[in-house]
Amino acid sequence: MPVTNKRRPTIHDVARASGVSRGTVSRALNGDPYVSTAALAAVRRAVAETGYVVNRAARSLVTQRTGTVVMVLSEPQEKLFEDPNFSVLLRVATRRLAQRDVALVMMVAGDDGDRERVVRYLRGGHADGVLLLSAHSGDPLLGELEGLSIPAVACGAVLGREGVIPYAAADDREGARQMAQYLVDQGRKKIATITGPLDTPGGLNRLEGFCDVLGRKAVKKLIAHGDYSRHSGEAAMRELLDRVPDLDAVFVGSDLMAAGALAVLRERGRRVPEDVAVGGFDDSAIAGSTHPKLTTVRQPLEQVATETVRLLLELIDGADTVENVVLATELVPRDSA
Amino acid sequence: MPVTNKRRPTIHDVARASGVSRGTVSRALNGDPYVSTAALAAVRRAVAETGYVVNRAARSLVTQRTGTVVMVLSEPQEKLFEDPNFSVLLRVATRRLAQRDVALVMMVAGDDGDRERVVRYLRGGHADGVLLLSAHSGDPLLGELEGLSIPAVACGAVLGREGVIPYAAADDREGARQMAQYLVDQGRKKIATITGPLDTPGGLNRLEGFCDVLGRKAVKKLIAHGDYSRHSGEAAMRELLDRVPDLDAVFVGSDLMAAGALAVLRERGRRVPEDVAVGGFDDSAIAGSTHPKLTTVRQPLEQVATETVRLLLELIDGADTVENVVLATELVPRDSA
DNA sequence: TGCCGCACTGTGAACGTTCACAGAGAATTC
DNA sequence: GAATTCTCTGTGAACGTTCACAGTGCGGCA
Repeated sequence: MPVTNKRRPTIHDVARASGVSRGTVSRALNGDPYVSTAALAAVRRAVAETGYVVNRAARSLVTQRTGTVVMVLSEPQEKLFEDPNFSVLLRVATRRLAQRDVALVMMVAGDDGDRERVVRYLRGGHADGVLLLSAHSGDPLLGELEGLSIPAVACGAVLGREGVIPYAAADDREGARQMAQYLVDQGRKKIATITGPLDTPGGLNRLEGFCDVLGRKAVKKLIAHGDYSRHSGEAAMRELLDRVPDLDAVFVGSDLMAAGALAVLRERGRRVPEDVAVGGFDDSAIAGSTHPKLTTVRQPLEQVATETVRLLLELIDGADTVENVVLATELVPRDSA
Repeated sequence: MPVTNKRRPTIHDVARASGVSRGTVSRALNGDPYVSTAALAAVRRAVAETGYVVNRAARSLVTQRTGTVVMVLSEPQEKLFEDPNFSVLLRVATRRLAQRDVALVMMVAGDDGDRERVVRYLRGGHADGVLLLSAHSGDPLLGELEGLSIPAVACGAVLGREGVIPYAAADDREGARQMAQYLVDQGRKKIATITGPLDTPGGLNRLEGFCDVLGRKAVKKLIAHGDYSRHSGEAAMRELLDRVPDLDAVFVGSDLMAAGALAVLRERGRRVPEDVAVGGFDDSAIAGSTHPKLTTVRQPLEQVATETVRLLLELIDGADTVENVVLATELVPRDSA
């Protein structure tokens, strides 16, 4: 094909080249059944010949559909982008949407300015749906979203809005139970936990699961809080060691925090797993690269992402409601417990 | 709740509400100087009042601009998404583009089907520019891109096309020199290296820098190759230890591979840094969480991303050519060397 | 035979912008 | 005082689609 730098071919050009009308070309391109085989073939040939590609702007002007979905990151972005889970989500979502020829645009909603931009973008009708990542219950974006009546789905439950915003998520609570039980079964007596932020479903539900097994009262003194960052894992571990020097196991709410905890344990001369068993959560890449390798709970993140996208596409396709999806976790024994 | 099916306000509504014409509203909105202060105020008020947001589809239909940039990942996606550098790039690019109200669309070009989708998207004129991530010289996408004559900029040089596709990148070669010199200065005598893939600028240039300091001939036997993955770092380290048991330092082309190398060294009973010094490259998050902490070379990734975006925006704004940007690296001493 | 429905096609009118143009006053120049 | 510029404004015509509508033959059926 000649590399002519001319005007992009339009549907008119295809119509002319194939000897049919605009309308027929449009129908042929959009799979309308009322197109003769002859016309269809002619259009196909003309499209190949001219290198025609539909102009989405023109199309969405009349259809009111954009073929675009926004992924909104409503976390202070540094934290989120550092999260190894995030890249899995992004990767899977990109692929799944691409299969349906839907473009994924990324937006960050860290501060008010960002948020305003997101809302403006959505209000402008530039996207058919929203994929929410790690939204907090208090996030003002959620309210604004509802006012827009645009399909929205969350990856991981949005605490306090479970019935409002559909989601797909791993079964955090059951996963935490698995780990707690595993530690108990190994004969650990003083099992502490480091939680994620309690305004996130992971933070809250993993603590709940932990308490389910060990009893809420029994663990009262054995809880420390982190924010999923490595640093916070270190701080929480120090705090626990100071408070409960004779603990013999700790369930940490994320692998990254667990990596921090491991470092502190080593620094304080505790052997892992001999003196203290450590359990993580996520089974992210880092779990295989700590020393010792981290026993953790695997979240089926790829599935979570796949299901999240599926839910969103269903809503966009006109479904009135969709069922939330909760996926099973799996304990992955390695060396730290 | 009443399903108010309210039409989105258009520029006509704003015109009516402010008592001026479409044209004046458009001018006011786009910063045309020929608008009276009275008209400007009226338009502003009407916009606020109606909640008007410009319809990008309609605008781009006439302007031929989309306000969208595509980030193309031309790596088998698993590998790329695992790369901690990637999230930095993504984060910074998102923010910088958002500041200019440009949307960022993510696309993966792993296989032929993906690539065809990307080209179709671009040929359809759905984006004003392309941000290339980790493109290889042999990538067929590059050729197709040139035929499209759409502004494109790479993050990191594209080997073999340095003069064709503008880029911003860290000074890999000088960074490698810094590390090599650092190891020499510490009295290391047998310094090996594990490279990244030699069809990437990082792989090639870091090896070049290493050779600059130690002499190409002298290190001939001391080179092993990896592919930036942790696993390949382990394999390369094993190979080196088998081949050169008395090596006393190794410069590894990425932190992730260095983490793998550290694990193998421990497994083989070598103490780090006493027996073997280990130097990494990237200063990614993992560098602080290995044991011992990794001495590495910091790439100013945020700046690289910022500059890449700047170059692209300049091209989009009509610049005919732009200068490549090469940014200085910095050695970060920690515990492994 | 006449009528109706079926399969397919072409045409005009949106969709919501921007842009080029023309025109109206006011200000400036000669 | 007329001519000229300068500022500001409104209007019609694109941009490239899809959609609704109005055909046109053609075959089947009463």
